[in-house]
Amino acid sequence: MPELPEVEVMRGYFEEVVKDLQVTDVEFLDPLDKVYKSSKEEIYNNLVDQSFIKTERIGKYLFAQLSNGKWLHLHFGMTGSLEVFTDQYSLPRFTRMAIHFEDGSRLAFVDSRKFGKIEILDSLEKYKGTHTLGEDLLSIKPDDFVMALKDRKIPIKAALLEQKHFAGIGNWIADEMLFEVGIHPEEPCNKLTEKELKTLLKSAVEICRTAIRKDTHYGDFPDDFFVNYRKEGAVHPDHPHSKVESLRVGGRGTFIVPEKQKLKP
DNA sequence: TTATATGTTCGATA
DNA sequence: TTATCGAACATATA
Repeated sequence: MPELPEVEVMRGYFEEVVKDLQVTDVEFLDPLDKVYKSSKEEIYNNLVDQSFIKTERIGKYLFAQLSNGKWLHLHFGMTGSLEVFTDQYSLPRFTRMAIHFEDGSRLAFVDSRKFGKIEILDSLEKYKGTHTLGEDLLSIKPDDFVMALKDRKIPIKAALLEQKHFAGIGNWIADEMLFEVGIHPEEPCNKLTEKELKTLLKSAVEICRTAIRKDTHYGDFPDDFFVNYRKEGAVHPDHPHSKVESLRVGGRGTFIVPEKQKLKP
């Protein structure tokens, strides 16, 4: 489930639910250790007896700083999420790691498909220096967004899904913004005008802010959000005579309203 | 049984 | 060398 808004909501758990609480124990529940990018020992030793003092999010990447100065880095892959719970006797299904706090609350890293990653970083600056992670979508300047895209030949949707120039857009948000602005996902970046690119950015930021405001509960999203109709044959109320079509762009399932999203001649 | 899934990375190719 | 594309990763659900 995790695109930028989901990760922002999960960041809130560190800021509002467990901030400054001492960690009393850590449970590891991935038998094949797929999601532990640092060793379990290193994760355990850096969490127990410490507390979380500060957080940072870049796109879909979440960092929480510990009282010993190190950082816990979480990435949620396709199916990861964080759940707060207090029941002492049951863990959410597919929990891969559970952090216990002094007040009895627990934070579960849940990830059925195990594309997620948990690791300890000595320094956030060092991490940024060695990874091609762009600016967070919510703070990139419009001119930088345009520069990153205007000369590319790949389909606009494929470029939106990269994280190296600006980070945070995932598959449903890409479809959502392209629908809103009325651009076909296969349109080559370099055929879009500067104005269209800037409109896309505005739309993306607005979509993210709305989703965060609703705590990413899909059911609470505005009725005209495309994600509510994002399946083959569905009918968006603004386009009653143009059924949603599915295609593959950039290797990902993609949905469009053909009447609104046409390739340029 | 087969297809698909809200992500990232790596290797092949142009 | 750089840009792009497709496959692979591991597992659940329809």
